[in-house]
This record gives sequence, C-alpha cells and structure tokens, in this order.
Amino acid sequence: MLDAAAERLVAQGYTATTLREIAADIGIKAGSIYHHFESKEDLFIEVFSRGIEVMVDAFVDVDTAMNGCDGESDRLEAHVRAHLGALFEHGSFTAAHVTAFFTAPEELRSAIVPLRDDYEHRWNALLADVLPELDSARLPIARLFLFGAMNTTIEWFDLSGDLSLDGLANLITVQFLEGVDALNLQRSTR
Amino acid sequence: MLDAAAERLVAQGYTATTLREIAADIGIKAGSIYHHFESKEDLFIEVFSRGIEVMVDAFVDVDTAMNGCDGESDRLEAHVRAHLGALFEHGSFTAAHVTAFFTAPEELRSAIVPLRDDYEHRWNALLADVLPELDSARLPIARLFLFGAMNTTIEWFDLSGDLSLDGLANLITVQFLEGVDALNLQRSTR
DNA sequence: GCACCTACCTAACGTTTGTTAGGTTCGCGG
DNA sequence: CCGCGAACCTAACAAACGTTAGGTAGGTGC
Repeated sequence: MLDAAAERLVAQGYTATTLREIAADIGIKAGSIYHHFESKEDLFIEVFSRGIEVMVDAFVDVDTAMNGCDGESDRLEAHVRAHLGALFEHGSFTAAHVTAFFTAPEELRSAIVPLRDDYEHRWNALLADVLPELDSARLPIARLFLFGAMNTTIEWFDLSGDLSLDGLANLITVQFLEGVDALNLQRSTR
Repeated sequence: MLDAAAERLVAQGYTATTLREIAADIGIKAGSIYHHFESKEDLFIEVFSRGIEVMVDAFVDVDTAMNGCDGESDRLEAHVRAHLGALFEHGSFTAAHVTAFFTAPEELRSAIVPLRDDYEHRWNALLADVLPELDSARLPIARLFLFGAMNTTIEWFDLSGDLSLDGLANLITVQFLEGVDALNLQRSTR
C-alpha cells in the first residue's frame, strides 16, 4: 500500500493522488485506509520518511563498506552511485520524495525537514573530507550543484538505455570534480 | 491574472491551484476566468508557454548581444546568467514552468513539449560551440547536468542573500567547466 | 463456544472543485 | 441616444474529494 502510494506520488504529485486510487491499486476500498493511517497526510508522511530512510541507509552502507581504504574520488563516486541506486533501484519511495516533496502541503513538509537535514549534513561532511581545500562557505553550494545534477536524473535517465547506473555515477562524479571536458576520457560506461 | 496563476503554480503546483484562488488574487470571481480562457487547462498552457518564451527571449538576447567577440567561456556564463535571470528576475512564469511542469496533466504537458525541445536544441548548439572537443554523445548529458544545477537553484537560492545572481552564474559556469576545485579561485561574488 | 481483534466494506457526510447559463454594468462607435 | 460587445457577477450544477460511523467476515486465545 505504501508502494502504491509512492508510485502514484511520482506520477501525479500530492494533491492529484487520491485515496480512492491508492485503494483501487491494491484491491481495497478508500475507507479501509483509515484502519492503517489516521489521515491522508499521515500516510504520505510515512512515504516521504521512507524515501529519506532509503537514501540514508544507502549512504551508511557505503560508509561502512569502505572505511578509508580507497581513494577519495572513488569514495565520492560510490556515494553518488548509492544515491542513484536509492533513486532507481530501491522502490519508488526515494523517487517519490525527490519529485513530489514540494507538491505536499507545508505542514507535512515541516515534519520531514529534520530528516532531510540529517541527510544533507552527511553529504556536507563527506564533501569536506573529499575536498579538504574547498572553501567551507562554498561547500554547501557545491553540494547543491551535485544534488541538482543527481536528482534531476529521474526526469530523463532510462535504466534500460545504453548508459548504466554505474556509468552515470561515474560521469556525474567526474564532471563534478574535474569539469565537463573530463567526460571524454572516461572509461566505457556499460 | 497570468501572473497570479504563475505565482500560485510555484507555491502549490497544478492540482492544488484553484481557479477561485486565482480569481480572488486579482479581485474577480472564478466564473469570470472563462471569459478569457476556455478551461483551467487552457489557462495554464498559456502560463507554461510564457515560461519558455521568457527563457528563449533571454537566450536570444545574449546571442545577439555578443556575436563571437568574447571568449567562449564568457559566452557560456552569459547564457547561464540569462537562464537564471529568466528564473528569478522576469516574473514567475519560468519559475512556475520549472517547478510545476511535471505536476500538470499529461495532455497539457504534451502541448508544451515542442517548445521545451526548441530551447534544449539551442543549448545543445551552444554547448557544441563552446566545447568543440566534447564527444557529441556526451553533450546532451552534459547539458542535463547543467540544467539540473541551474534549475534546482529555485529551491534554495535567495535573491536577497549574500550571493548575487552574477556570482551564482559565475560559480555554476566555473564548476561546470573546470570542476569543484575551481570554485575556490573565483572572483568575489557580490 | 464465547469474546475479541484485525481487516475490510458500505454508505453516507460536508466540502470543494471545474464548469456553465443567464444576467448586469460600463464604455465606445455611430 | 441607441446598440453592442467586453468584462464581470450570481447562482447553481454534477462530480470528486477526504473523512466518518456503523457493520461484517475470519481468525486467534481462552
């Protein structure tokens, strides 16, 4: 049921997603939803929360899997790959979060903001490690550029196309660290 | 009235924006809107179209203002500045387009897609000029990274903050061309 | 066998939505 | 002064929304 809600969110946004639609998707009636959640808002708070949880889990997994052994740029690329994985490979929760969060009412959003802050802080810390020379005032801006490039991929990237998720993660990382021209030299991406 | 519709779009998305709200914003009643537009969809097609028009106009202005005289990276930065200007300085049409386009019903979107394609082609041609060595298969991807960084600024950039639009355009361009580390060396941004 | 809980349904409620038909006001051209 | 069209209003319409009250089927524990 949360899955169905997340998929509707991606396709239609918050207000356009109906409880009757979600209910129909899983073969029940709209009223029955209220046995599991107190309200529409309550249901979608859970969906958005899971979206962040998937991202954080993916982030933590990378952090524990590689503790200081690899190069810093490889570490960044692994995290980019994990973020993209959360977006495309772990259900629709993260995709729903990224596409539909700003279509939700403000009181719902404010309940989720702390979770988003936590995830952003993790990335700031990561970037501070990977880019020690970078002016700390420019660091959040660099992160926002990177997030912009990563998150908008849901609007155009096709999992079944010529470019793999590994390849995409590599391209984003290289472009971020070294600029566009470096996109030419990259290893084959399939 | 189109302005009011655009501002509501930015704040609430397509479905959550009511004709009664728009009417109240400009001091008329909901039914009166139908004297100017055939339907809600019709009204918002106009809003989204103007959003693209503002971007294209800004793009063309830069192209005619500087024909080959300046350096290629300056030319790119001028276009980035123009795109950000369309987003923040020329009313809410472009901002509404970028934030709310995917919250609109599909039949509305398909009426707008050709306009979007036109704008994307202009950017592809620009990037092909500025980056002649870049693999042409990577060019649309580079553009999408750049668009991602530029368009998500509406979610965080504050016109009245410490960073000016000129400064932001410079940061985005430099990061795009040379990578993150180049963010340090940039000219003061106010 | 009885009580109870979970999971669902039915049927309706009040509200809001896009939309429409018919009427009013006002200003301009002839 | 008359007619006409543009801009707006009133009042209602059917449909769809989130939500609720009350009821039903099936399983579990005692």
